[in-house]
Amino acid sequence: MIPMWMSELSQRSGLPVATIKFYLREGMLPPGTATGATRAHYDETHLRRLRLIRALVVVAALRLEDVRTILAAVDDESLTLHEVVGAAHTRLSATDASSPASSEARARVDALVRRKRWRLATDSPHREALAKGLDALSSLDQPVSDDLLDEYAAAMGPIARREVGSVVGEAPATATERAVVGTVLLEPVLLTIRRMAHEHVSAGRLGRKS
Amino acid sequence: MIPMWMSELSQRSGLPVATIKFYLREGMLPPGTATGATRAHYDETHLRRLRLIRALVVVAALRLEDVRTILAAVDDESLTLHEVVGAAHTRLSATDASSPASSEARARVDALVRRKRWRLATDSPHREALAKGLDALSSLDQPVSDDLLDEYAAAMGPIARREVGSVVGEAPATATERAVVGTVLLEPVLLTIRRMAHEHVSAGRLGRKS
DNA sequence: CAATATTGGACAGTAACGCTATCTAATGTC
DNA sequence: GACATTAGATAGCGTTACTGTCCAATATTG
Repeated sequence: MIPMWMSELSQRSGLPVATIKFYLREGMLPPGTATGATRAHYDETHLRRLRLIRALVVVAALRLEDVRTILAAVDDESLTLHEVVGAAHTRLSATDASSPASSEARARVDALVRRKRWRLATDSPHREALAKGLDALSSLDQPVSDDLLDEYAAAMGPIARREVGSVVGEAPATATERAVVGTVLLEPVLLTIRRMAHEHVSAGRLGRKS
Repeated sequence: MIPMWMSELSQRSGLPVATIKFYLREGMLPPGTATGATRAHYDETHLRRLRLIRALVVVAALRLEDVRTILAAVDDESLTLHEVVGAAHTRLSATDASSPASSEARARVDALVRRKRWRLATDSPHREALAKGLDALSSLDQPVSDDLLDEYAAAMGPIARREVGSVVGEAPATATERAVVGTVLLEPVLLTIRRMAHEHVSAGRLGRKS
């Protein structure tokens, strides 16, 4: 590990010193090793952490509070990989509790989970998040059919299996970060590919005036 | 169409009068028909529009500027369905131009598009968005394989075909809104299902300490 | 060894976003 | 005629994510 000073950390990360200091204050970036009252040096792990923060903020569009929670889970060595990923997911799927989903929507979600024989925590935030999504579509007179839900689920099953599989057997130290990064940062990748597919299909079928 | 006053619109939409006035000012909600200098009435279309705005803001987590752009596209009758959906997508995939993606990543995206024989605009914002996503993963030492990209693409193809197909043949008046709503609001639904699948697979394989 | 530059640490300030509140004058309503 | 409601204009507020300034303590350079 070649140590570097604050200025170099700033240059290599492309972030202003003021911003790095801000992340330090917020506890998102661990402090460097002090070499005097007004000096400290940093290493590659700091650079890596900064890149992770920026990726979560810029690419995954997460709020800093969520980034903080996710980093805390990644840093907590007492958690299993499943728990760390769960913590990240919980943040992503967190919804406003003051306007709960309809019981109909929740029943449909539960039915989906049963059909797929998914082992989901009873209080998994995804249930409520999905139910709210269904409600929103319904309130706009565009209910989502169980059929479409099944198609989504069928498409995501193999993908999830592959993604999780690629993490199993990693060295524990990097596995958690790898799992979280993979889970969170692949979301925008998947969505963009869906948009591309939409553009392609739509160009073929909706190009004419309608 | 049964007309209603502002107070009723507020009650039925669940939004404060001040907020509705704000959307009116911003041009996101068309004005009601004036029945005097200090009176106007609204109808179901206003209620529907408010629900659409809230769904885009709350469920799809869009910024108001993006919602404005999308609504303007929906309201513009001179656009084809493909163009309206394209406008929505452009907003969703908009990235910061000041830090462009690497040429390597862009080359890989172009290669993917060629492999899938997708008809994408040369300047489609999705190309840059996807390339940036790949760069972010790479900079964290977790490059995305072409293999995974292909799997994503293979999974999204049929889904896009089905989704676009369900809009073809709709009455033009509602088709654009339907297309946009379907495109944008199904994204969180799809992501949540992916998270559920992850939780399921992960519970089975990562439950132990690692 | 003196002049200059850099750093850590504390704290105040700012820009964008999305509302929210207040005020006024003109109506409706009872 | 008293009271409530509304359109329209404008000002203010709370949150988020930084950004800038200041200071004293070192380093560095000539």
